[in-house]
Amino acid sequence: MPIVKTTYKDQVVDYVYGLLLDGVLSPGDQLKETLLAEQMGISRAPIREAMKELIMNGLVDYRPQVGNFVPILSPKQIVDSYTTRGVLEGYAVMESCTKFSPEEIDRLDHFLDQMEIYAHKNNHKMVVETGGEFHDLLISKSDNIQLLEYTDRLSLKLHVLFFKNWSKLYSPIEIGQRHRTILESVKLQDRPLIETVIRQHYAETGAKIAALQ
Amino acid sequence: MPIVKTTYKDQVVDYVYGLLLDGVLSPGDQLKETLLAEQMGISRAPIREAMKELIMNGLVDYRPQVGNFVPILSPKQIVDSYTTRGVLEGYAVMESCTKFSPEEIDRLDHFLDQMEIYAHKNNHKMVVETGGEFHDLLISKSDNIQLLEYTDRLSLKLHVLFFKNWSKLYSPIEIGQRHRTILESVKLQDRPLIETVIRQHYAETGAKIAALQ
DNA sequence: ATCCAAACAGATGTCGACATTAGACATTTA
DNA sequence: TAAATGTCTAATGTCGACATCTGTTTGGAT
Repeated sequence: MPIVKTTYKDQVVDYVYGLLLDGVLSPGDQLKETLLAEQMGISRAPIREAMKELIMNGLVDYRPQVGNFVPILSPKQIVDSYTTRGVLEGYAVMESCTKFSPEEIDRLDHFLDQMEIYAHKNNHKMVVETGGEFHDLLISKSDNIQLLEYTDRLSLKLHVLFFKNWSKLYSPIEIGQRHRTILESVKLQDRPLIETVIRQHYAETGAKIAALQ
Repeated sequence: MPIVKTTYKDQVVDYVYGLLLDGVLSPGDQLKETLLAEQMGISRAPIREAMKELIMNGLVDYRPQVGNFVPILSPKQIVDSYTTRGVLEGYAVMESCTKFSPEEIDRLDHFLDQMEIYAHKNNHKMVVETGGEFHDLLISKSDNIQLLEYTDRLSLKLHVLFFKNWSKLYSPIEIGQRHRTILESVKLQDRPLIETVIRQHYAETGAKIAALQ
């Protein structure tokens, strides 16, 4: 029995996440309240609540009096989103780079080992997941709640909207090297370098994903 | 006759803005849907829509099954919010510092002149407003929509929640000098300096406001 | 054939009522 | 007395119906 009680709104949010990740919904598609309500056997009220949450996370575009849509992001907007993520993460890690314990540094190394293994096995899903854990641990030492709120939102947005593209992004060797460059700068506690390499990582990743669109 | 049609939801948002700016609502207060609906002579549905928008802008905290509250920000959270604003604005201006025309530089100078005049007259409202115009023009050259979305949200949040405090922040001379330091770095197009001074400005402002709470 | 306007369909916006739940208060019990 | 339990109230969660608006289609006039 779950400790947290799940409201209809939360179920709708999860349901729409699934539709997005599974590719059932494509950019530009409208999320019709009536249709979703029918599909889930509930009324439109919790659907509307859920839409607002999805809008907040950038996963849905809202056009007044018209409806809710899966965002269509231009290549420029994709680059911008990744760039912004890089600015936020770069600052967060720079500010907290002295707080990692040796064990945590080991874990970060281990994530990259795993990532490379999964990459060689062409297990894209696990590559993305392990990469996510790497970045999560990396920023976890920041105590700036406000900043973390924005990185979380952006992560979710980029993850959900571009999950499919990650499979074609990097070679197994490249994806390892890229992240090891970041980790090295953290080990050195070289604050300017940390910010530089993290920004560069996201700028280049954004550019690559934008090129795939 | 207004060009943009105003829906009840927007009226509610404006109404709550007013309550916050006028100090009718204080941190920790609950925004009761039923009460607001009665006051405005409408039903709860548009109230709920408005709450979601206010939550999105950080002006309302939502506790499931309990209600919506005016946020209580700890001194640390205030500092964090201003810090994050500085990180975002610093990057935005650094990236776009070459795009200002001579006329726009003049306008920026003019805003600071005005700001100092208002400060000497103890016209806090106009000091804040002019300062807002200065920062708005400063970041307006950035074309990173995603980043601007976050700076806008944070501006609004900080403006609405701490408007009152600005009157006790800086002396007329100091507020001018602080902003001129920023403008000078922009005139020099010294990218690292721009990011440094903007971050520092927000860090110090955040610390001061936090100390007032 | 083209343009414009009126009607239509389907979506969101709003309403009032009922269901459910969290928190405060009163009550019981050791 | 104090902790645990029961009750009550007021708030949010949800519902189904109706109002209004948007985009489209259709049909007539040029």
